[in-house]
Order: sequence, then C-alpha cells, then structure tokens
Amino acid sequence: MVDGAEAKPQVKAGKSRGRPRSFDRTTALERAVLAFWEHGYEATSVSDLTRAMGIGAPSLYAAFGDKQALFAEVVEEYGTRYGSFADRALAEEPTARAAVARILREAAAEYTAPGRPHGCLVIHAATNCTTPEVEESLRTRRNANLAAFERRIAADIAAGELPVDLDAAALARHAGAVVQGMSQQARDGASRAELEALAEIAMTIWPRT
Amino acid sequence: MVDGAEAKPQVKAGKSRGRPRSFDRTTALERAVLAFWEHGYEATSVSDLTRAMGIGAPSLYAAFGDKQALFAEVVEEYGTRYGSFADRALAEEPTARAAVARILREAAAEYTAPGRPHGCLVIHAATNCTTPEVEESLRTRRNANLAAFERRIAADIAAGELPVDLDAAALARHAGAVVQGMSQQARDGASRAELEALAEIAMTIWPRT
DNA sequence: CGATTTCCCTAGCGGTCGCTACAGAAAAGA
DNA sequence: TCTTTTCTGTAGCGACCGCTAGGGAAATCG
Repeated sequence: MVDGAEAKPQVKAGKSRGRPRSFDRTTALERAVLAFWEHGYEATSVSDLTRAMGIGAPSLYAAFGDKQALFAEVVEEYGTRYGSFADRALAEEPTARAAVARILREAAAEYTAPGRPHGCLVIHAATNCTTPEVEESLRTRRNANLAAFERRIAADIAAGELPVDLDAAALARHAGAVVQGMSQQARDGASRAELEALAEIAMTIWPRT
Repeated sequence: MVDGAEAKPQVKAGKSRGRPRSFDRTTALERAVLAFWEHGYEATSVSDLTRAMGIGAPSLYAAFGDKQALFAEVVEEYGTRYGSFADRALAEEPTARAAVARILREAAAEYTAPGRPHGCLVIHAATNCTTPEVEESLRTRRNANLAAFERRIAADIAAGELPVDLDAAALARHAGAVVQGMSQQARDGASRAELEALAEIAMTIWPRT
C-alpha cells in the first residue's frame, strides 16, 4: 500500500499478469497537465481531473498515487515539454545577453500560444495554496530559475563578456521579474505582440557587447 | 435580506435601537485584509476569517454580507491603505519617469515590509480561483493599473517630455511587468535590498530627460 | 418596569472535497 | 477450463466548505 505509486508493472516491456490498464497513462497525464495549468493545484478537483483524463477516481489513484503525486508528475512533464525553453536558451546561446533576449522573445510566444492555457504553470499553479509542500515546491523551482540566470550572467562576467562591476544577481532578478510579469500579463489577456514589445524594451537595459 | 450588507445602522452617529455590535467593524476588516492578503481568497476559509477577526460566523455575515462581499471590502481597504502608493506617485511626480522610478523603489519597500504579508494582494490573492467573478475583479484592477501607467506616459509624450516615437503601451506594460515580478519575488523570499537593485536596473531603460 | 430591536452563540444544513472498500470484469498462467 | 492477478465502476466514507435557523442575551424605547 505504501508504495502503490512506485509500482508500475504495466510499464515493463514484459507482459504483466492481470488485466491491463484500459487507458494510456501518458495521454492521461498530458490532460492532467492542461487541467492543472489552467486552473492551478487547488482549484482543480479530483473530479475535474477524472473528467479531463477520462478515467475513474480509483484508476487515477492506482496509476498516480494521489492528487499531490499526480501534480508532481504534471510539473515534471510540464517542465520537459513546455518549460524547457529557458534552460535551452541558457545552454545554447553564446552570451547571457543573447540567452535572455531569446528567453524573453520565446516567452512572449509560449505564454500566449493558442490552444493552451496562457502563462506559466510553475509561476501560477500553486499561488495561495493550502497545501504548503505544493506551494513550496514551485517556489523552489522559481528560485532555481533565478539562480540559473545568475550563474549564466556570472559566467559571462568571468569570461569578459560583461563588465566586472555588473551586479549579476540583480540583473538575473530583473530578467526573472520580467518573465514573471509577462506570464501574469499573458494570464490577464495580453497578446503575443504586446508581450514581444515589452520584451524588446526590457532588453534595452543590457550593456551592448 | 437582499440589502443586509448595505444597511449599517450602527455606523450612523445617532444611537441605534437594539443591542450594539460588540466588535469594532474597522479592526475586524483590517484583520480580514491581512488574512486574505497572506493566503488569498479561496485558501482563506470563513472559519479562518472568524478566527482572525475574533467574531462568530453569523456576526461576520450580518456585518459584511458574505465571503465575497467581505473580500470586495477587503480589496477596497487594501487599495486605499496599502496599494495607493502607485496612484500617488503617478499623480504627484512631475514626469512619468520620476513616477515609475518612485513606484519601483516604493514597491521594493512595500512588498517586503516587515509585519505584513509580502507582495501585492491584488496581484496574488485570486490567482487560480474557482469563483470567476472574484478572479475577474482583480484582473480588471491589474489591467486598470497598466492603463494608468500608459495614460501617464502618453501625457508625457504629448507634453514633449518623452520622445514622440515611444511606444507608451509597451513601456507601461514593461513597468507593470517589473512591478508584478517584484511582487512575485517578494512572495518567494526576496529581500528589500534585492528588489531595490532590481528596480534600479529596470529604470535604466528610460530615456533620460 | 415591560416591550422592542438588534446582536451573538450553538448547532447544523446541504454540498463538495480527497480518497477508498468492495465487487465485478478482463486479462494471463496453469 | 479454472485459478490468479490486476483493473474498473459504484457507492460512499469522514472532513471541511460557505452559510443560516433559532433561541437567548444585551441594549434602547416607552
């Protein structure tokens, strides 16, 4: 009973013994992503989830553990599928400036993409949450993103790409604040073009290399 | 029954007829502000409220109507008591640039003030809310703030204080995004000094007058 | 002093929450 | 075929939600 969520016998390539699961776990998870993304952790009830995922409550609990464990998987899935553009830019672009510029421009598109909830799940899905661990986990993720910005900027300073007297932490916070503000405004109805104009203005703070 | 909330006979200077209210409505409201500010609309239950306000549920309903009406009063009170620094700056400062600079600096202090919940109630208290009207009302307030920014900037452009080719809407969105990002980061544990450094960086985008 | 008006407290309403016991259905193994 | 294993659907658990009926308490009025 304790490790009911860990045991996923059906996933093994070999044939499992009993009756096989009648739904696709991956697509069910994807639907849960959309539900949590749109309404947040608390505002998405288990019956909302079962309706969106097309399965019964016992199946949900058998496949994912409980609501909180399902949300953790949802956040993970969201991170790899929708939220990885920032990490990718930080890793691929030659300079911190180019990386942040790309992040802001892509955020304008990502946060207003049609057919998906607007804004960022990590920023919004657990604000004002009565389950402290859930709120805490997303807070940790947000602060980790700020730290990633700061590391990239510090690396550029060390490499001589940016002035040595630059406040890497403050610059990282600024970039993070702009991203978070863009996400909020996307939720509040801003269009992609409006967010792109915002992003371009935000980029003018950077010292030209 | 319909206008139970409107009738506040006790407030009239003249003596009311029956048994007087045994609690101070204003201080009870102030405590409700802090409760909603800290945990948001949905995550603050009526029993949380009665505990924080030191009154019974029937007294709460008699004095404020229902939870939603109480929240509306809370938002109003918050606006006049804690959230008016932006409007004041926009009205008092000679230029849009000075106003936004002051808003960002004051936000750093307001959003991290000790003894109060961090961040802004209007930005956070009704994200992912199952009561659409409540979420909508705060969204409207946020967008009204952006519009106020834009009007002030447009006025400066018209007065020759800012370049005529400036995109007032985008600049307003940027200022708003920075404020919203600062509020989010205050909730996530940023200190006043960290937010002040962020604010200073954000101000460097403005054309010097 | 009653009579009247208003408030507070106890208790509990119907509804939804996250979650699960249980029994039947559907697969694999013998 | 029969047993074993696992999944699914019904039905409902206890807890909490927002909210309120109803009786007594405390004030003003005559």
